[in-house]
Amino acid sequence: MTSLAFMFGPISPAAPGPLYEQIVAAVKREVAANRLNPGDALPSLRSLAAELMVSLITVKRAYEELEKDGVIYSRQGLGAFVADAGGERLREQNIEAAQAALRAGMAAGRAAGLDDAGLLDMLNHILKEGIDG
Amino acid sequence: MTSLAFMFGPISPAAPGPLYEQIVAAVKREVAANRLNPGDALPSLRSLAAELMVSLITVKRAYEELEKDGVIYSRQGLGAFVADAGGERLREQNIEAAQAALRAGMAAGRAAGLDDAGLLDMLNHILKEGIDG
Amino acid sequence: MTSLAFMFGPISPAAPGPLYEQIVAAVKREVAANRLNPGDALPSLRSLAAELMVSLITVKRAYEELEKDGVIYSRQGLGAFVADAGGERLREQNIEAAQAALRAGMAAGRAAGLDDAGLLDMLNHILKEGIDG
Amino acid sequence: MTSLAFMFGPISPAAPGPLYEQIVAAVKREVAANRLNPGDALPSLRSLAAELMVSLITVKRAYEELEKDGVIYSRQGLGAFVADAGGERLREQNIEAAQAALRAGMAAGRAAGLDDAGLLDMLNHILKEGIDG
DNA sequence: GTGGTCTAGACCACC
DNA sequence: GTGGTCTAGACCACA
Repeated sequence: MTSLAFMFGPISPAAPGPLYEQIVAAVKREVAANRLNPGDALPSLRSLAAELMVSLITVKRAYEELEKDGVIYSRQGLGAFVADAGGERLREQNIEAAQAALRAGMAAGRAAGLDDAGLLDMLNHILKEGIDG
Repeated sequence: MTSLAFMFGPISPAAPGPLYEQIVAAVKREVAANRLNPGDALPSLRSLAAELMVSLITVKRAYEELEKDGVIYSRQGLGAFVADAGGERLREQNIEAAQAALRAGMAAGRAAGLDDAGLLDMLNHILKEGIDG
Repeated sequence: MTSLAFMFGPISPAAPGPLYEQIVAAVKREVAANRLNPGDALPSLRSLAAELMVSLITVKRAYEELEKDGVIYSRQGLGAFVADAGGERLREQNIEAAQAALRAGMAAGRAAGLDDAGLLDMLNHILKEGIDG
Repeated sequence: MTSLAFMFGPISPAAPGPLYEQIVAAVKREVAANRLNPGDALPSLRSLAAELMVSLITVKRAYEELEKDGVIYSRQGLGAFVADAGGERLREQNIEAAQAALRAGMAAGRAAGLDDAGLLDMLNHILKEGIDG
């Protein structure tokens, strides 16, 4: 397998959140987008650490969190690989995250005096303009 | 002025987020709900610290953040008061928070493979069942 | 609160399993035995590391795993505490572990040619003699 | 001798435990089931490594562990064979493993607050539903 | 003072 | 070569 580091985008200590969370998010993004599939090997701890110019331990911590989330698995002497149910797990987690965020948005909107119609309007508005709009 | 601390609900280290943020959120909630109105005095630093059983510096930091957000203002020797435009400021902030949360929910939902219709379904579902449903 | 380290028993690199797992097991044992109750403070990372003569990071890793398992929670600036549902979580985990171990025992027993009666005999035998018998 | 590798089932890095332990377990399983009998020849190191798509050294380590356990013996230039007392050794080991697992299950069950009756109930429940139930 | 994050470097087990 | 564990030490945010 050739280098996968190009997928990981910019990892920066200036970005919000711990470095290892940025790596976790990058891997999850790739798995969710099916650019990393079950059985695919991830970059080795040492190679990814070198490419991202972060400590080996920072990458290891990211891989540990990914393994805890059931997205990847690690084998001594072999490397780290995308778990068979990795995509499934991610999808469930994302659904839950989406619901939690929508609930939070509703709570904030109601605190601002919006009713249900106003909230739907807001969501429709965002949908039309795109997430970045 | 009688004690306002009863409004602040449970401030607990077990809750997510720093203690001072919990206090900030509690004050904002009271202002948004018009239970605290422009000109109303907030509890003194020391009395609130005592009632919530947190350190004085923690309450001070919360009041500083509230003042920075334009929700309250402090006068040396007099205490802290709800700002005239406190409700307005809050409303704007809540709208922004709602938009940000909805965008985050959409991003997570899309990562899970949901389309726009699916997202609207999810929001409608949540609206019908209530925020806690 | 006085020192809790006396509860943790011997932590030794010679013992089987990682040091941090020994700490995890010790805390879980204390919680399961109700010698540590919801809300109780655990020893600080630094103090426990000093008392057990292990690295701060080793203790931190143990506390991270305990937090992941829902047994404790940590708050910056305050310390680590037994979670409200800590005992519940542990009980569920122990039930699952017990079932898994019994299944494994049955599988091994059957591979040795034992039938169901033989397995029950074996368990009764062990129960009478005690776990250490 | 025809290939025996078909007996070894899936050897996968995704499975729990080192690869060589999976091979050891597979051979022990075949011997315990009398599908491999005393004097039977095992596949050569190289042929088994090729069929399982693992390294030769991994198979070698598995055979070494099996020889250490008295289940097989190796003769230079001839290959590896099931030991005369292989089945007996295995039976003893399985009995010990079963006892150890049952003790572990009891310990976990007691930590969860179960008494002896509860443990017997659990075992009976598992026996009725089958190991996979 | 507390925990949260990151670093550099070591030794071990597995392949 | 790989990941798994442990160490010593730094800096930051929170109380």
